Amino acid sequence: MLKGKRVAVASPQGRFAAGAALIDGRRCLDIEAWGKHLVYRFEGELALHIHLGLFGRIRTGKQPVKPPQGAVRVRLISETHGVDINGPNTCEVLNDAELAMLVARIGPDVLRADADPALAFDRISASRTGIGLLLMDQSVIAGIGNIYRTEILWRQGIHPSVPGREITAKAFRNIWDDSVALLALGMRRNAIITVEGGTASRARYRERVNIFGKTTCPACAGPVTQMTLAGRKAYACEICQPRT
DNA sequence: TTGATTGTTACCGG
DNA sequence: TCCGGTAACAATCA
Repeated sequence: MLKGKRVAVASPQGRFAAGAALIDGRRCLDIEAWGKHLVYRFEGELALHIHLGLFGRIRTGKQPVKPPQGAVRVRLISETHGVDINGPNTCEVLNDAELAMLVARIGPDVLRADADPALAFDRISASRTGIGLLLMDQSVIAGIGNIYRTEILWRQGIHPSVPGREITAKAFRNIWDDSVALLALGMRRNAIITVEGGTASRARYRERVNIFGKTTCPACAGPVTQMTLAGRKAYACEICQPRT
């Protein structure tokens, strides 16, 4: 809704005044993502780089735009629409060189057509680190978050503690393909859905999953173990996901 | 009011 | 150098 339009920028919380001035009045050329990083490209080789982190939200609306709700860090306004970015982890303006540095440190993004999965497998197959940690390392593979990590490994029958170097090329290919399918579905449905035939539920914040946050494995009815990986909760079925 | 959380980074010690 | 752990930060909702 902003693409191709000249954008006025406001920073209601006063935290973005310097960067906002750089892109104010410029045309928005493109909106693109690398992993969880969002980039609004503007005329003059400038890009607005957003990372929503755990809590960030993007609110969109038509003109006339409503008053800012909560901690709006930047507001982009065109003739027809407004976009508010609330509570992002990152909100900054980058030039082309800075954007190139950002993209260079992000691993292949499972949702990008130009992604090279071999780059991810090279890192994984050379590492002693558990695959559960590696899938969360955005410099190894980009786009998978905490819920998807647990769900993908369960679907593939691989325990999160299996070292990267023990992941075969075939197993990696399955992880990659499953990630592409699940994240693409999630994007289409605007919900995390990892259950076959699942639909977005209002019951638990638009997610429909197999074992994340569960205590019983839906496949074998065995107990689901909870662990902490990279400081985040992860789950596995010790029966369906053998450690070797 | 409290606690949990779809995330990242810096820093430290082994 | 690699790797794992911890803290800090952030905003919202139940």
